[in-house]
Amino acid sequence: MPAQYDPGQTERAVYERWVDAGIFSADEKRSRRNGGDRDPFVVIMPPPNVTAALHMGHGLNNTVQDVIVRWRRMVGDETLWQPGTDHAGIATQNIIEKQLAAEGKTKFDLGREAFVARTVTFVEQTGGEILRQLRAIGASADWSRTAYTLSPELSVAVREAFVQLYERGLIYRGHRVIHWCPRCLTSLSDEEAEHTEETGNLYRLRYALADADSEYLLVATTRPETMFGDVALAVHPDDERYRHLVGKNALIPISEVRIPIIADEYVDPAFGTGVVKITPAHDANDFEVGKRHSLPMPVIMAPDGTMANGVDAESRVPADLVGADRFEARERIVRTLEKSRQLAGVQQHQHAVRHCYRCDTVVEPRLSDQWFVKMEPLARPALAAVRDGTIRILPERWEAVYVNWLENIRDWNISRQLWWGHRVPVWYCDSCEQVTVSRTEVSACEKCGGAVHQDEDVLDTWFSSWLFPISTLGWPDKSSAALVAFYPTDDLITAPEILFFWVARMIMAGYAFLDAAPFHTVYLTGTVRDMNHVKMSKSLGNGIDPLDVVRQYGADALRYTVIAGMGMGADLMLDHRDLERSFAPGRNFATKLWNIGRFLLGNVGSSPVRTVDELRDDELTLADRWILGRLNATVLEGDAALGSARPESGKWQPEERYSGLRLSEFAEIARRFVWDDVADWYLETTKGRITAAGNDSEVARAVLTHVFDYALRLLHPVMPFITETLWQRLPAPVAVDRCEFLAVAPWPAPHPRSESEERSMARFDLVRDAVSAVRRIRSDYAVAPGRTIEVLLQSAASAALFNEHAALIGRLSRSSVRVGAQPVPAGAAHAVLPDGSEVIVPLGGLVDLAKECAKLRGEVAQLDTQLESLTARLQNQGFVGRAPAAVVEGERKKHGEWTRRREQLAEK
RNA sequence: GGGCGAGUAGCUCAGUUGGUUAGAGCGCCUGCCUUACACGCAGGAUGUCGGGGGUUCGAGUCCCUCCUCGCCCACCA
Repeated sequence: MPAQYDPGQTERAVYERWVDAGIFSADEKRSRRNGGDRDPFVVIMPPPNVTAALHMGHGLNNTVQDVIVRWRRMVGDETLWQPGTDHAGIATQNIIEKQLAAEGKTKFDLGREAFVARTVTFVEQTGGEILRQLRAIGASADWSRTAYTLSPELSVAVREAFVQLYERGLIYRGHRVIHWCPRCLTSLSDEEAEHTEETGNLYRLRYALADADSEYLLVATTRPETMFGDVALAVHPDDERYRHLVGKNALIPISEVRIPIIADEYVDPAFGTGVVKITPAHDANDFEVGKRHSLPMPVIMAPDGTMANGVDAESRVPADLVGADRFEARERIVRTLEKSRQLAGVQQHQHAVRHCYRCDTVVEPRLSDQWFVKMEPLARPALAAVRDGTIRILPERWEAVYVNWLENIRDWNISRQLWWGHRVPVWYCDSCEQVTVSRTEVSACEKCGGAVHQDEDVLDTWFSSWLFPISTLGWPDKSSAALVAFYPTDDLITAPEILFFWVARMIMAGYAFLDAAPFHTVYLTGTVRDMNHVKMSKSLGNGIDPLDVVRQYGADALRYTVIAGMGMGADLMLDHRDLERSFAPGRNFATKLWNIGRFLLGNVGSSPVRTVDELRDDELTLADRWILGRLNATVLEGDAALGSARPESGKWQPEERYSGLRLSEFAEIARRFVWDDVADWYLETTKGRITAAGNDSEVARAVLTHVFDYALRLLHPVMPFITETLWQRLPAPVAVDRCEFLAVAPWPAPHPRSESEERSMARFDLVRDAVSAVRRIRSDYAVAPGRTIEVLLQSAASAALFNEHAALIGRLSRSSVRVGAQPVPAGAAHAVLPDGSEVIVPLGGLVDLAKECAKLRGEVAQLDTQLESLTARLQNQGFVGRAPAAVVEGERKKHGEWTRRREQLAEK
């Protein structure tokens, strides 16, 4: 066995053996829901963008998923981790557009068909690379089921969903102001238009009153360029300052267009001047006001954000401004108004500006026709599911965010003016008014038989993603084996950024199309940040390439570091300038495991060992009993940290709802056992035993092998490669559950050995304390490593224990022990140093029985006093009978607690 | 503007329903290449648990208040 673990050499081969053995493949027939004998456990992988490259966010997210999936696979569930990619409409189209720009072309030079063809080719050639990269970090997804949101199968699901919702009246064509990206030339949903706080200018403009030479109204606006689209000025109906002007007219500066002054409750008299310009085609609120007052809605900008006389605008935009970019136009208008003294002032103004989430361009509100999904009916069951515990969201605080969003849900604009995506399945007749929404291609008008043309728009990428849990399993074929076997799924693990984009909508889709929640647990991970708490990103140059980490330290080091370092939902800080330091915890632990393995192979050898079940209690040493007890406790603690895999009764009960999936806690529990207990103590105690001949050597071999076997099982979900590699080399136990791969070996079950176990644990702890105490003497008095010290003890009880394990203590602390030599104070030992000098030192834990007893007596006495006063209060101070029930209950609980604690102390 | 979260050792974070002396990793100090491991071993130092007030026999934990960060949402032009 090599002295140094080389992950680069082993990981790839191990992974290929897993794949060849088919252990990542889920089998519908084995699912209990499909006549099998295993509980299904299903995780849907958030499909990365087909063009994405692996970054630490993926690394973190997919490691979490893999840990959970591997855990359930070992427990014996029929486990499916469903992978796939997303065609990522805008993101992918932007990439191709950039390529074209580099060639000096635009998409219009190619035309729609050629553009889509080119994108398809690009995706076929370079797309999905990220899924191959995920294999390098050990992801145990069922690659045979890899899905793609734009595949023929999933396209069927997308059309089915659209048509069903349309037929139910939940999809409609809407004419309203939406968010428009002038760079991507498409509309966006509310979620795709992100707010950012910006300092802009608030301009005060003078709007002259028509038919009154010297009078004017001051209007505050942040976007003066929209004034040519103004159709009214609005004031609050109760505003005394302006009441007399309602019904009169004002003139738009520069263009001198007459617009009415109207009254509307929407206006806040306290803000700005209390007068608002109404631009219905370029502001969502103004649109509402415009509708209420039946005002015209002129569009005064072209799709690309340049000034233009669009629909209903006639010639409102002055000729010299037509064609100017909106921001350039703003500056020119402000300069003009300054000259004509129609600009009354400019002040700095903090406000939120919406930006395109893909290209960061400032979004322009724009009146247009789009397809919308009516969300309120879909949101209702999704809201109820989280409220009643059918679905839990971890960490808990995100549930409030989720609920808040769904309670204020607004309709979802699903049409995009792009070329890359699912074409809207709607056909318009060229000769009559017929509109046909269809699951299949339409070639002629169903009403008049005339020629038809399909809607030019494509659907929002998320309109295919939200179907992922059902479409990847075969929906709309409700009898598909996969759907029957694996739907609903179990855990959904993703980043909080897409809680609304994706998670909430999947829940809605689950109820809308299959009347069942798609999963019962949503686990939201934190964000990966650098040491300055800045989110890692390639563009900022503070990213870490997970593949670099895998190359240098191995996938296990990456995985362990990420899992151990991340509290539930907490951000993970890593230093991109010092990978060595960042991933040291994982790498060091992997090395530790490797070296334990080397010791085992060197000392235990490879000849078969007995199983621990057949070892009699009287064959075990104190150390054996202790480590088996620790193993048992570790298994129990580990299971507790992982929690229940699914709600037992279909809904999460309060006590289990927010517990479990504490992966960092689980990793720490396992690490502590392996490093602090097995390596630092137990393994040391076996050194003398194993090399000696005889039965005890066999016992030590068996226990050590068993303990390490179980430790590897526990750690396998977190560190799959090194644990599998080591496990393969373990000496064969004469066991029944030996199988070919650790990846499918049974999950450790607790089995306590005997009732005296607890006592063994306590006794070994005393031995450990003694060893530590001796070591401390050696360190404090600088006793050279080669020299032995002698410890003299007085107390008979402690001496007996000490003496019983003198050999062990001596071995672990390089000391010899003599008993009852001369008087020393209680709680201390007398040590004779190599130079003959004698010191009296406190010897914690071991010999301090007297002090311990005194302390316990003191505590018991104190508790008794407190109990008395409590009892007195309950009985005499009027709690009983008169106090609220809750108070009495609380006091009684306290009383019970103290009584229990008193009993525990007395027992000691 | 509304909602939520965080502030615990130099750094990153654990601390379950209030209960012995507040923990871990990394870093730091001292001594060790002890026959698995220097990516290691042994020993050690370090916290007014953000400030203040309150409830309690007892508060990192519960309540109030203030300060500082962060996140989500939002139609004040």
